Amino acid sequence: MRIATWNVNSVKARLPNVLAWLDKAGPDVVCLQEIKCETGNFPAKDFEAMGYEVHAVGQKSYNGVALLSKLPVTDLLTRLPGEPEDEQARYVEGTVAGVRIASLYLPNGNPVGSEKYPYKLRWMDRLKDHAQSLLKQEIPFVLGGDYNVIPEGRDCYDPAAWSEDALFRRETRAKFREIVNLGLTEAFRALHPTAEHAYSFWDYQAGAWPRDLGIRIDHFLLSPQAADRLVACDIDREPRGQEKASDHTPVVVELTDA
DNA sequence: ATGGTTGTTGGACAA
Repeated sequence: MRIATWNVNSVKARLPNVLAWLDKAGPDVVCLQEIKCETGNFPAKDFEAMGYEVHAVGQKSYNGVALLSKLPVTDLLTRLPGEPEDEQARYVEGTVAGVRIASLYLPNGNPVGSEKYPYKLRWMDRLKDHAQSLLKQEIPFVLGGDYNVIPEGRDCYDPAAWSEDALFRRETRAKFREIVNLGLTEAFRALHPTAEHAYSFWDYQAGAWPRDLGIRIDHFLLSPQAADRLVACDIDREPRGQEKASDHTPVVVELTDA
């Protein structure tokens, strides 16, 4: 089973790019983030025509995630537990062929001095709690998405420039490690322990893409039962270089069939 | 470089 994650920065603006990539790459499951549309406005028919079942969780203007799958999805969860008053559409999770798969959009958290940063940290605590409860089930699960976390200095073109940013500051990285250290496997780094310049996001501004000034913030965290089946995890840079590109590019993880 | 770009939306805000 191949699972892709991609922050598309508006599914409507990106529709031709996304459909073309899916046609070529053909992942079985797709985790989308920043669909930037209400649930009912998600262009489900375009994806259904390609054989995907569509489960979108959106809101007006911002955020929004989706889980697409060529195999049936059961037991859908449409919000991250722990803060029922949180209205932001950032989480969808379902079971595909016995694998629990989430598409998540972790809050950006900038600017750090605002209420956005504590919200990010609370959201990470909720994700940790939820991962812990999933781990107790001893099942294969895959948490894919835009984590808005640069795990290490080598995942960033200029760590010094990012030292106080919400995506990289100490407290953020420590919280991310807390989650991983529950017993999860960060798939890309596990399979590419020495890779550098392996980025998943390049800002639209200041020629970041042509200059390769990127950061790696789109990740897959795997339970032990999923990690035992891990075959590959790769970043496909090609979509980032195309016309009308998202500022993120897709990451694909492959698991052996059960 | 107190800039630069893109998307939603129709003026800021978010990233």
